[in-house]
Amino acid sequence: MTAPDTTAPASDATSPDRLTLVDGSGYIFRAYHSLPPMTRPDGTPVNAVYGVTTMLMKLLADMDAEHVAVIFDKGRRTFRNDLHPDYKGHRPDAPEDLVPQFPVIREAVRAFNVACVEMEGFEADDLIATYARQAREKGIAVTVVSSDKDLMQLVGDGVALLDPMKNRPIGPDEVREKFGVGPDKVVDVQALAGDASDNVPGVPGIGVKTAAQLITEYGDLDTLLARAGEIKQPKRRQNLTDFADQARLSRDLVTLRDDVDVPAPLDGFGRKAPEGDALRAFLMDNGFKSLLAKVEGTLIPTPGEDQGAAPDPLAEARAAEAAYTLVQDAETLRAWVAEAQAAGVMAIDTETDALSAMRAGLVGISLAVAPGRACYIPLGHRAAADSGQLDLDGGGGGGTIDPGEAPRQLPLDTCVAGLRDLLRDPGVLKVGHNIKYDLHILARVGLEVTPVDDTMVLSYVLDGTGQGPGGHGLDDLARRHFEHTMIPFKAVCGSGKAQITFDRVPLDQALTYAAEDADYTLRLHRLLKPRLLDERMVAVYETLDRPLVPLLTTMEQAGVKVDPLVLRALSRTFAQRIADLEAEVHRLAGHPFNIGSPKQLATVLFDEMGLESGRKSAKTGAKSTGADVLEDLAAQGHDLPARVLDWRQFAKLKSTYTDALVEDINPDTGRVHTTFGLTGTSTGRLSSNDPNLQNIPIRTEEGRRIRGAFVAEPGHRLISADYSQIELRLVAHVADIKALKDAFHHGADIHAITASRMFGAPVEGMDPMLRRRAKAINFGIIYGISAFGLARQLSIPRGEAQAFIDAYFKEFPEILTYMEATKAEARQHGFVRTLFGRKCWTPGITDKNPNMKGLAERAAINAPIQGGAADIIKRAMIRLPSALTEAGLSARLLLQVHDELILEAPEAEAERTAEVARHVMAGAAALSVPLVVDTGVAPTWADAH
DNA sequence: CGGTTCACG
DNA sequence: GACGTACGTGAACCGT
Repeated sequence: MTAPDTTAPASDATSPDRLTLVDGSGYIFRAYHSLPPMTRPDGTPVNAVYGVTTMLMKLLADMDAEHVAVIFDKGRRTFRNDLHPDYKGHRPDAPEDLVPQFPVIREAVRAFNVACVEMEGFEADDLIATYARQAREKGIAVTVVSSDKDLMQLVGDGVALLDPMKNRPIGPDEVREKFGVGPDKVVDVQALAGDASDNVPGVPGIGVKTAAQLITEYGDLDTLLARAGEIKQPKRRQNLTDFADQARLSRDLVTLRDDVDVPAPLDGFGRKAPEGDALRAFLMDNGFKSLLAKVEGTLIPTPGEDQGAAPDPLAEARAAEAAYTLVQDAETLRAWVAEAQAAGVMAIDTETDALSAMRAGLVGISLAVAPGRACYIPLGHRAAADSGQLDLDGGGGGGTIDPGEAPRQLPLDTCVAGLRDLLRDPGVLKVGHNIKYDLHILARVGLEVTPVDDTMVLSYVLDGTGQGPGGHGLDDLARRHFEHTMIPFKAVCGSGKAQITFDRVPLDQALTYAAEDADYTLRLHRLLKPRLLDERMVAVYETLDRPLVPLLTTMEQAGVKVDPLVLRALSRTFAQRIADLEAEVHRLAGHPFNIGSPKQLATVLFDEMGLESGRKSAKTGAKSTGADVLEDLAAQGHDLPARVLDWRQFAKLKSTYTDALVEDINPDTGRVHTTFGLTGTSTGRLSSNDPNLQNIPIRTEEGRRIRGAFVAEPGHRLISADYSQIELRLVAHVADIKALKDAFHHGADIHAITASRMFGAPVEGMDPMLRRRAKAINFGIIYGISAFGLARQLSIPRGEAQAFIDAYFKEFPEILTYMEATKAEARQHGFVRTLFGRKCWTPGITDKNPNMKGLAERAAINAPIQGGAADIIKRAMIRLPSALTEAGLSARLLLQVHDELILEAPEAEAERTAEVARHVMAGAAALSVPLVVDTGVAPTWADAH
């Protein structure tokens, strides 16, 4: 697995190669000064080593460049000392506990299998400048990772600078902010202003501000010095004349050499995956055990798989003889804990007596430490079910277990105490399949679990939804990847009326079922996690979806308070309205019928009353009774369809919301706890179910009242913070639509601006009809516009809709380019990527059926937009808890509704909480358009919005 | 269990 | 020139 062609990420045909150059020396000093002293067991100080190591890990996880190298200074003397003996002369010697770390840091770089370059007589910056130039000549895009201002002169023309501390790109704008001039004039400004810390003399009396002003006025240093006599201020004129040579010398000192005869060729910087053993040895030698767990399976394959030929998971699965153990005493448990500790990676799974994560009780825990090596710890098993009724395993019995009494089990407290340290050990990675569920169960017995990986999320990030048969269930994945059929739940618990809960399952069967789950979760982890690197999905998994797992767990645990009295009152109101409307509809029809049956309703409308329906349903060709059809009929003056529309609205509100939500209130907490789905959508959005709290009504007045039942605790407030127009802003950014970007920069009414440009009407006093049409088109763009869709939405002829679209493309031509490029990308790869690298699969993109193909194309156009917005709010969510803590606030995040976050906070903190949320959300992505966040604070969700 | 409808973004 | 849909979800209900 060391050949570059298998480890280097596949180069994207549409984008140039990329090179990342890291200013290693800059890192060393920052790491040294920002970290407390640390030593390894032999006494060697390692704080800077640790800092550089974590930096490298993060960098390698986040970046997806094909070439990478770390550049260091070598020795203090360089050619600059020949020009100016005092150059950097005042620099103190490196601290004595830093000196021994220099060689170890180079070891660190090599342990990550990253090229490491330094050269006598030159600074790291000169080597960086040289490599950057060489790369540019080959058409390779360059990212320089450094916060050194001296490197700013390189920015532009395919060279970007990245500040690793603030993780923010430094472009021409940032350079201008710092030096008052563009990157090409930076050396001139530095030559005049000098640099006290490097002993670059410059010209006395001139700082960065004045230098920038002078260079801007005269163009460059030579012109300025030649025309110094024109300067008005006498002192400044004198100094520029007297110190002209010194200024030229200074320029030579600050100008980076890009023609160094570098010691290593650019070709050798191809990215290679680390050698597992070397990296593992390095981390262990330096006592960085917690880092080992982080790289295990991410940057390096898990033990035993990284040597020789590529791992064959099928062979491995067949070879590993399952050896499952029942844990019934403390001694055996200790042995398993020790084994897990030594392995550094383990799988964990819980068995419970119910499905609901918030209500289920713990019945047992299974652990796996190696393929085929797993155990089950029964904890809550009761007397086995009467085996006479169930022929569960074909053997017709519960093995050696006496069905009359509960089996021998470790006391829960003993087990919890025995597992506590292991489960929170930062050096031991805990892998689960949908581990959010297990985190809930374990939290309720007092067990904290960290760090965690989730094979369901890994599978989702890598393979998306709908790739191949089945979903992301453990059984699906075991079949797909290992050709292994898991023991079905039904086989141990039965189904239907005879179904038993897991606590009634005999221990021998419970063992094989439960241990198999943990076993295959671990095998899956070893298979999937290394794929992240090869398939360029490390950043999406590590920075977006993985951190969301514990966060969503706490959100689900928090729940949201719902007032049953409000809901019951609404139910009564709606019931009355429904009854009245039903009587009215029956009277108008002339006979009773089931209004809720589209079939019966169609008979009444189209056969008995003789009305004309425009549309048929898609699948069966039945006459449609959808809301748009009924609205047309109502608009023609027919009462019955109008009443049916009202009836439907209230029936929906009552059955789906006011009646159902009361049942969802957890009796223990008085709150409603949804489950957020992290792996359900094709775009990267979350979903919400049991109950769905992402579709609580708001669009009608009656529906909105339901939000009045979502309340804060006494003395608290709900805070709602939502992105304004995030998807349209993302379109403007991603498709680089100048006119749209300008409009967002001016904070204008975006739909009115669109209307103004398309229809040539002034924004002031815009005809509401024109604005409405522009708004529909803007939405259409997000959905991958079609003339038919727009025509239907606006109830206009298709020719007219096409004319609108043509006008839009004329006004915003970049959108057409974006749409075509996105479709091409989907056809070429079978997926499109969001701004942050998430893959959205586009099945059907090459379908022969033009209908299917069109559907896939529109989905492909929509995916980067919807998915990009999903990525951004995920980033905000991940940053929010620490931002709140740092601000001294105790607010809890409760809900996410795609572009909105709902928090709960003590009344006194509510306004500040809203500001923190606004700040974090607005700053969650650096787009070329501003992100605007609206907030509201109130005792109920209805009023907070 | 597929189809229809409708709640949300 | 026909094809005939706006993108993404989850839940309730009907009817087979």
